[in-house]
Amino acid sequence: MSSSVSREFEPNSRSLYCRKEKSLGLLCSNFRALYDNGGVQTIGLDDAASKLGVERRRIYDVVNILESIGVVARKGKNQYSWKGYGEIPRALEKLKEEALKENFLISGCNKSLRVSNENESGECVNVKNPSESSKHIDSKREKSLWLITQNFVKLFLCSNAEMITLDSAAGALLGDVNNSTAMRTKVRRLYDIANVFSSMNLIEKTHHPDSRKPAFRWLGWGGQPQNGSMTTTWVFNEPKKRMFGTEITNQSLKRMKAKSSVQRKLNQKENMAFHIKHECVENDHKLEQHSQQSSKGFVFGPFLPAVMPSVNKNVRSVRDWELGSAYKPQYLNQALGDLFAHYMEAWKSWYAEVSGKEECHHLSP
DNA sequence: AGGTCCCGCCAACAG
DNA sequence: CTGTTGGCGGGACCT
Repeated sequence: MSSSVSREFEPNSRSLYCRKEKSLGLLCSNFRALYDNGGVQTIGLDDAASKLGVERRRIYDVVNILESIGVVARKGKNQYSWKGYGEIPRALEKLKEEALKENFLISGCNKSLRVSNENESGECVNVKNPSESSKHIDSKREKSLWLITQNFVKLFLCSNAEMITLDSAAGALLGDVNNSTAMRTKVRRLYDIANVFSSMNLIEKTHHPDSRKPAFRWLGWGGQPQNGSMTTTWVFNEPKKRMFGTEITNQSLKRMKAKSSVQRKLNQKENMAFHIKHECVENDHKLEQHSQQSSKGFVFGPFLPAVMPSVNKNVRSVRDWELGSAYKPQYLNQALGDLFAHYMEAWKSWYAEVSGKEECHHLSP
């Protein structure tokens, strides 16, 4: 429902728009809060969207990501079932196996193994197949977000790099770092994924010691509160600086959009597909002569020259719990209000024992 | 001045 | 055609 109306003029609407309150990460946390309790067995997308106060489109995003790591499973049109975060370790294990088996990544752009077809932008990673059930479940255009997500975690699971920059990840997934357009798009997607992963504490953002560039470190599922009754992130610490959300449905006060470049988009799109196709193929050659000391290497940016076989490096450490969302919930509404109260309480008790260190990081020292 | 990444257009499908 | 899904990338937001 492309609603675009409703409260645009807030009394003292300085700028009540706070991007972070609408982040996928937060949405993911809220999503979990909503469904991660024995009760609910079936998740209706519409239901979720309205309960969480977001557009349906966004639900697809988190659901796709969650599905790729087993947290939810598609049951049918509009229907998903909650499997729980407890499924994560299993899913990760499976992904790791898969990755090793397929000799994951590396191998630049292996056209012979490409998943894409036709006018596709090439995913050049060797992705065998969904695995899940041998069915044709996702005949769809290789569900990108789903796929990208899995490949992203495989990247972590298969390399001993303990830090990966989104750029390098994008490069690895694309197999071609020269196509800036594709790279940009891929990175955008990775940001989305990184966001929800961060909120789940699967990864953590840091900065590469040398390059100073932002990078992500894999945390894995080691110290998670493992289901139980705890849900990690309904958190919210001090109002950072903006007022407590005033909007409720997220579809209010949107940044004004000039809205105009639609036509242009098309052309670009077509062009891109064309380019990618070529570059992808051509890339095979490039890569070959592109140094790479390892048999089939893709360069992992500054961190990983390694081959990959060895895995696991349990970097783990309970880390700072990042508090995936240091922001107050914004998708609130009745239902969530209750949930929130509940989770806040649970969280508090849990937080009390877990926080050995902690200091509710503020973002700006 | 970039790094992030929300938002929603619209294509591809399903019915 | 209507309703679902979900690529994709413009450009607002946030350091």
